[in-house]
Amino acid sequence: MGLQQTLKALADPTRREILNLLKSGKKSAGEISEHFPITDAAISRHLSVLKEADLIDDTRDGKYIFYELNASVLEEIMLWITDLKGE
Amino acid sequence: MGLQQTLKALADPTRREILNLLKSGKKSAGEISEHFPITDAAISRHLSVLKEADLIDDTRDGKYIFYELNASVLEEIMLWITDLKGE
DNA sequence: TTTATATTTAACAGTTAAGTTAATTGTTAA
DNA sequence: TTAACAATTAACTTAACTGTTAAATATAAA
Repeated sequence: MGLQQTLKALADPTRREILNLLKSGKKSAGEISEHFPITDAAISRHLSVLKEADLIDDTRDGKYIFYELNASVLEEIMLWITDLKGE
Repeated sequence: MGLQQTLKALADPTRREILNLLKSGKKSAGEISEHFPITDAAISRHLSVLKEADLIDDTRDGKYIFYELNASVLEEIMLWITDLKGE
């Protein structure tokens, strides 16, 4: 889905905040969840949207699942904007 | 509202396409509408969302209202992405 | 093998968003 | 001043989104 999916994922403040948190490195779903006033289930859904959009990667380590930022797809947005501005 | 409003406005493919159309210069609501398979009313609503987000400006000239791209607010997204990527 | 912990998935409620048709506003021209 | 045109706003419908609670899955520890 590309650009569409990326922008939709970014159009939610909680999801952007999750990405910001992950700037400082891998974190488990629980650690991420602690930073927000909503349920683990809601965060889990946000994480799955971000993963679908390829903005994060996940790895299970024992009973924890760690999430990691993948900023590479943001390049597409940069290009779209640059093009719009007429480089 | 800033970034939130901008990203929300961009998270719709019709609105992005409108911005693309406006790359080639001012266009009236009717001219814009011709490019899409939805009603004038729907386009009008999209235009108002884009205007609220400050992504376009409008000027009335007689019975026509012309819309013009304002790409300046996109800078904020660029900065957010750059920051996310670290530096 | 049972129990506890971490996380996700399912089912549901409330809210927001995008589209439609119909009515309204603003402007020009007859 | 009335008719026609351009565009927006209103009322409504349907679909999608975000959150909740409860149930399910996966792993670790007792």
